[in-house]
This record gives sequence, C-alpha cells and structure tokens, in this order.
Amino acid sequence: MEMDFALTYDLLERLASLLRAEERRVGKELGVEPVHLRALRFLGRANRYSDTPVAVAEYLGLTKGTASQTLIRLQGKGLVTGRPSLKDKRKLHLSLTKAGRAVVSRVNPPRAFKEAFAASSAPSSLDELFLELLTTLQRINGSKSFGICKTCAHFQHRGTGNSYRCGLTEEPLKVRETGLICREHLSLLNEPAGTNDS
Amino acid sequence: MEMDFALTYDLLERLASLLRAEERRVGKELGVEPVHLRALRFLGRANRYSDTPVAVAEYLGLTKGTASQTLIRLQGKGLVTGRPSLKDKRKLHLSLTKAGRAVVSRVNPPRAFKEAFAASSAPSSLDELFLELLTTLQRINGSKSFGICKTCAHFQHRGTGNSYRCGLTEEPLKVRETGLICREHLSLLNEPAGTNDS
DNA sequence: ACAGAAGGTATCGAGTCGATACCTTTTAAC
DNA sequence: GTTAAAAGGTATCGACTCGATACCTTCTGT
Repeated sequence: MEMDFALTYDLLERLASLLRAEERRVGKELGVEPVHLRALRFLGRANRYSDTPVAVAEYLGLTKGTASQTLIRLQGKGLVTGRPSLKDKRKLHLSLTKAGRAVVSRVNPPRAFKEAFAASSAPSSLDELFLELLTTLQRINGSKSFGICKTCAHFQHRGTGNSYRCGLTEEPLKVRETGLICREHLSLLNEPAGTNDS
Repeated sequence: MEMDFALTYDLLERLASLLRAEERRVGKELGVEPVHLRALRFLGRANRYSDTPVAVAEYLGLTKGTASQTLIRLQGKGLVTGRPSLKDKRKLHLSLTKAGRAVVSRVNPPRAFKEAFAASSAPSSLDELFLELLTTLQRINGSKSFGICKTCAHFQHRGTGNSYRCGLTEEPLKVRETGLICREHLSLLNEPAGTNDS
C-alpha cells in the first residue's frame, strides 16, 4: 500500500524552511549566523566527550575544517571559550560564555514554535500536526501559506464537469493546475473569526 | 500543563539537520547547492502565478535579490529557463528544463526519507514516530545518533543511589551529565538483530 | 498625469562550506 | 620500542549564499 509520505515530506520541508527563516531572523537580531545558533545550542547541551570541534562538525553535518572556522569566529565574538584538554593534548574543550548562554536562552526553543505548538489542538496524525504547526507559524511570521490551488479560499468549482476557476484572478484553471502551489493561496483553515486588524 | 514541546522541537531540529546534510550530499553528487534543490523543487510545482523570482524568494524566505542571483545561476547551469510574461512586462516566468526535471526526480522525495518512513512501524505517539524516523535516517546516513547519555547502551547504573558510569570510557558520571548529548551515544532502539555486516 | 508600488537585476561584503594541505598527538601494529 | 596510521585542529582557497543597497522598468491607483 502506497503511503502518503510525499505529502508528509512536503509539510516537513516547508516547516524546515520556516524554521530556517526564523533562524535567520533571530540570528540577524543577535548578529549571528544561523549555523552559529545551531552550534551554540549543541555546545550548551554537549557532555565532556562531545564539546569539541569534531563533535560539532559531526552533529551539524559539516567537515571539521568548516566547524573549526565557525567556532573560531564564535570565540572571536566572545560567545564560546576553548581550553585544551589535559588528558589529550590534541583536543579542545569548548564551552559557552555567559554571553553565549544568553544567546541560547533567547532562541531555545524558538518562541514561534512554542506558540504554534501550544496552539495546535491534540493532533491525531503527523500530517495534521505538521499542518497546524505550519499554518500557525506562517500566521505568526506573516508569511504566505503557499498551499495547493484547490485547497484555496479563492478556488471555485463551476458546473458539473471539470470546470474550475480562480476567484481572485477571475481566470479559468486547467485540471492539472489545481494541484500546483500558488503564492496567492488563502488557507481555509485557521481563519481568524474577525479579520479586522486595522 | 507543561507540554513537552522542547523534546519534540529537539527531534524536529535534529531531523531538519539530517535533511540538510542529505541535501548537501545529494547536491554535491549533482553539482548543485542545497538551495538550488529547494528552488527546483518549488518551480516544478508552482502554478502560473507563482513561477517567478519573487515567488521563489517568498517561498524560500530569501530576499528577491538573493533569489534572483540564484536563479540566474540555475539558468546558467541549464536547469531553468525563463521567458518574459506577455501580460506584464516586468515579470519573468521560470520553468524547469529537461535537465532540471531530471534533478528534481532524483531528490523528490529523498530516498532516505522514503525508506525511513516505510520502516517506521505503527508508532503510538508523535515523538515516537519522530524518533523512529530519526534513528532510521541516521542508520542510513551512517551518522551518529547523538542521543542523551542516559538513553545509551553504554550507560550503567550502579548500586542504589545516584551512581552512574559510562561503560565505554569506564568513567563515573555526574547526575547532570546523564542528561547531556554524547557523540558516542549508542541507541538501544533499532538495533539490527545480527550486526555482522562484513 | 504622476507618484508609488511591484518585479528584476547588479554589486558589495561577510560568512558558509568543501577540499586540500599541513600540523601535533595518540593509538595500533609489528 | 619503533614506526606507521589514525585522530584532532588549524590555515587557506575558491565557489557560493545571503542581506543590503541602489537602480532599472513597468504597472497601478488616485
């Protein structure tokens, strides 16, 4: 039986995309790169076998050269300090500075996700949870929903056959177009009761 | 009541991290950047109102300048073609070339995710499903699990009090250390029955 | 008619990222 | 024990992302 993992993957990817955007947004506020946030979050939770450059590289899926470079920058920013291991002279043990911990506490976990998770009402399936998270995050971020045409509030089905049209552009739609992504998509879900926000 | 969204967020982030790594890996094979894959995937599914540089920018959470630049590169690689709109002379309609579609079909949806999703057996909770997906993806990718110390196969609890130790390093562990992430973590789940793979 | 909005491009600088090369220190093989 | 290999880190290079800014042209609304 064919599972609908493609749909789940779509939702997951879109969610990841929003989280990326959120990381960039928060990062810009604090003057750090997205990957800096991820590294700081990891270092704040790594044990004594794992607070080294290679461990960061493995965790984030980077080469050790890249990780080393980024960590040097983080040390330069005063968010991380490193001291050589006494047992193994090759190793460098990294830890967050006070400033580093302050950054982590600002983004861990992201406010938007927290709100979105709180707002999602007892989801029964993964897809449902993803969709709720997604919609809430999009509303918080003020980003568009980018849903599929036929799930849009503007979507109209005329007559009995395959006659569809878009209520926004007043244009007819071909059948295959109704399954494509639209930037003008307006979600039928999560519509606030009153939309007078001015 | 305090939800455990922090744990769920951890899993989601780790999942996103693996997908990032996967994007990089596949991208390198095909000679394209991760963001190229995301842009191609979008363009392959965008309708006629959404196949433009700004739409790509909005979807991926980028500025229009960045998106424009990336799309120009994609055109240079022969994966995307653009033709000016007839109705609106400002607009540029983008579409995938044959080569572009070939790339998308290679990564949509990623093989690893497909396998992982298929392998996860009727989970009772969302966190459980996440964890299964994660573990399977990690095994496929050959990446470490980076789990929490006290969930590790090497973790040992001696005596009656708070006396813990790591069976790998033979070292005692402090209580707060048992909640930290370890790069040597060995999952108790998903252990293959026979581990003779040589 | 005309100001402003919207779509695109060009350019600059900081930073990521992989690749390569090169250290030192530790470990394993002999 | 010696010695080769492995492991941890750093440095450097080039391609690319990404935001910011500036600057086009073309629509749109008044």
